Amino acid sequence: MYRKNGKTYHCSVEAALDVIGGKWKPLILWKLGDGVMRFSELQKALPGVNAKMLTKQLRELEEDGIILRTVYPEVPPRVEYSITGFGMTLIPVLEALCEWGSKYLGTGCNEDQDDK
Amino acid sequence: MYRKNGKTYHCSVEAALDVIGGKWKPLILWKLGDGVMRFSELQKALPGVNAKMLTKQLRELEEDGIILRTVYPEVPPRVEYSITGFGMTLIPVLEALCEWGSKYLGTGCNEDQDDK
DNA sequence: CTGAATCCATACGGATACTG
DNA sequence: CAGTATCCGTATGGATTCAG
Repeated sequence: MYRKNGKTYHCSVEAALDVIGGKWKPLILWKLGDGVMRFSELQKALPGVNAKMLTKQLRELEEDGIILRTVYPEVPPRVEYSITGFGMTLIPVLEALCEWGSKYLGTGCNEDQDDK
Repeated sequence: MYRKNGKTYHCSVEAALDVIGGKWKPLILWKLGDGVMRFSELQKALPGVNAKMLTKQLRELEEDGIILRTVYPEVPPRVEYSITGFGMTLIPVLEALCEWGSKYLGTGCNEDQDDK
């Protein structure tokens, strides 16, 4: 039994799933693994997501220390998202999930990895 | 874009999370990784779960080919659950998640692994 | 013993309109 | 550009009761 941020987990796997389990989070991390992106770029890169959902998932990842949000005080505003060092430790885990998921789906890994 | 069982996935990671993302699924798989268990044993081993939830998660895992459900036509009824060969391929993935989750929580891996 | 049925609360995901 | 505010439908998780 573990506690973190007021949440209770029965095992550490549950905690990990809580961090990456959001509907768009794996995709966001995959994209950010390739480099810094701004909000509008992410929105274009994730077909089907809307601003509210994207914002929410990004905020949660930020609170968990996985990504970094940098606001540039310009007009028009510019906000850039990048993966943190701690967030990078998630990439191998995502790759393991991707590999297994591909087996499950009976297909190869998808194009979202591109140059990875 | 992938499809399986009428569901649409944006990436294979999403599909994998769909299989193991249930609230009790990681724990169930962890337990079954150590050997066959019957319904009541699982219920005792998973503090806080109720029959409905346990049944639901077990059925989903069964439909995904991860576990096997064996009914013995006795009185009183006996039902045993075991992990399939395909399900075993998930164990390393769960271990990766556990390891990362422990790092995230700032603790060691939990007792649910016991003799693993 | 192993569930199925019912009812319920909340969380999650999303469409749309609006703002500094 | 990068969100926020509002509203809404559905899914998820759970307590309780009943049944073969």
